[in-house]
Amino acid sequence: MDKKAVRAISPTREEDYPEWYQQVVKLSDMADRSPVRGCMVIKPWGYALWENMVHILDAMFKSTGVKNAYFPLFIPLSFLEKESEHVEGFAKECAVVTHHRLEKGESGGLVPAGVLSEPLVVRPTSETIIGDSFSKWITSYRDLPILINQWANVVRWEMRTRVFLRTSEFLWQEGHTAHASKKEAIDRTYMMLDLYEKFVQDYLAIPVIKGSKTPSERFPGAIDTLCIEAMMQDRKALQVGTSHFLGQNFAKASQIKFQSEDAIEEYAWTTSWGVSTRLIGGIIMAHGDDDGIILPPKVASSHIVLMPIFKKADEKTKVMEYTENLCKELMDKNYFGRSLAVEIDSREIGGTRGWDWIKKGIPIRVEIGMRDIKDNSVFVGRRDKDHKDKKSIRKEEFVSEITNILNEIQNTLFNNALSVRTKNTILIDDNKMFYDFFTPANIENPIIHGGFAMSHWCGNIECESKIKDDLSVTIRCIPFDSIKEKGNCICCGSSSDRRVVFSKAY
RNA sequence: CGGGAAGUAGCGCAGCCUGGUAGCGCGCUUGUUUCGGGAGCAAGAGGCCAGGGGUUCAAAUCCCCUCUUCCCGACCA
Repeated sequence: MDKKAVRAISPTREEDYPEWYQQVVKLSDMADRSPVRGCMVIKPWGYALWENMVHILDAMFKSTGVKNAYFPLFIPLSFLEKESEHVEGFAKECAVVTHHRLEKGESGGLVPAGVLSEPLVVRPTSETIIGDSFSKWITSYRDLPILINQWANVVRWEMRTRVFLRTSEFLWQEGHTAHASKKEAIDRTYMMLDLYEKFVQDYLAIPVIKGSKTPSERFPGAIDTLCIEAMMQDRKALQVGTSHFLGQNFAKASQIKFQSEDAIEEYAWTTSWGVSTRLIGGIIMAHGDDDGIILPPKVASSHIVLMPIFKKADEKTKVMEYTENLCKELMDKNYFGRSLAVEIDSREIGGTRGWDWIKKGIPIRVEIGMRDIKDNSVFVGRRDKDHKDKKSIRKEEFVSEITNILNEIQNTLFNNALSVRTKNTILIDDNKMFYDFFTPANIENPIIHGGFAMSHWCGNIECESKIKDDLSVTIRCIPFDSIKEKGNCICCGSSSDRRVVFSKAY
């Protein structure tokens, strides 16, 4: 590596964003590629981040009355066939288990032997198998609502994969609820979207736009799909959460019926909603800089690394003691529902140590040497500032201020992400301007361009697909707080009364 | 699945055109000197060159096939 390089990641975001992303994942020590196509190994540093998100979300779900449960990985093929739109949407990306036994083959290797009477689909999502359970659990309106969530892995055999953003197997949560009334189900759909918005903005420090999908972007089988969309630093959109109102479609497919107060047999109204490990990709692309990832403090794998500096053995004893005491003091502090997570890195490897932690995105780095002990202070670097911008702070002050410092970093990340989005969101009413906005100056080597175009859309699928065909730009959502005004469709010019978000997307 | 690029040590690469059985930088290990710090010196560990087949006395190198990864599309959380 070039010793004179000031930045830890090569290439920079500006030079080659996709390659920058790959390097950040690798150098942050969050994940490895797996021997299996399209899959990933989530390493402890990445998994800790996911666990923190899981704990927070789990508590948020439960506070709305949701209970956790677990449903099988394998879904009978016949279940998937029950909802016609659902099959169509997922059929192409299903992994299918057809055999249940391996035997020595003629050429020596193991070959599948026992053919299953009915092939099993590895869940791409669990509406159908959970629906089957719901149909057994629910007989009366008194059984409703039923509010279930499961933390699970799912498999979608994607054409093209990208670590965290689109892997063949990923971790997620899927919430599934059944209600006696349409209104209650719709309310739940919006409630969970609001919950996701709060989580992503308040904890991941990523600003989002809430809205509903156009019919062509809907979850297969849903009546309405709501989403939150975030802008990454390459100005592309990332859907970071979805909530679906499924109407009675899945209830009819799975026979989820109940007797109402009026003793009438009715189909239940269901919803489903989820977020996934894709959020980690979102954190990387929303907050990362040319030195690697920056972890939002509220969900960071760890908050602080203490790096003792010593020359001689007697110094080492003193410095280590001071370090360990500081560590205990810090770990006694509470930060958003958990103790501060503190790492002590006493490897004697010079400055490399500091850069390792910068690349891992830890919010706070603390250097502790004899000089600091003498002054009863610590030498503090923040991940949201330049790597050389380090300050000596009195130890007591550091300990008492630490949660404030973390909050400052959290706020900085949100504000920076918000200003990227604000800067690259524009109202466009002219067709040529729209096409120019989404066309890179050099097609051979497209640099970062585009953003969110807030433009009018007449509502016709023809216009939506023409823009998609021409520019690979899609309607990310119809925002709830869409500017209500008369205008003309950016594509065909017919009248429209609201703007939608157009963008390239992951 | 289409169109491009590429697979050689943990990472980044050279060697391939003109076949002779593997090298560099970083990292890693040990020693030593440094010391507010992406260190200096010395010694060392680590690769059936993605896999399979072929041509040849001899293949990382030439030919064929397969797989994988990355980028751009179609599909998606």
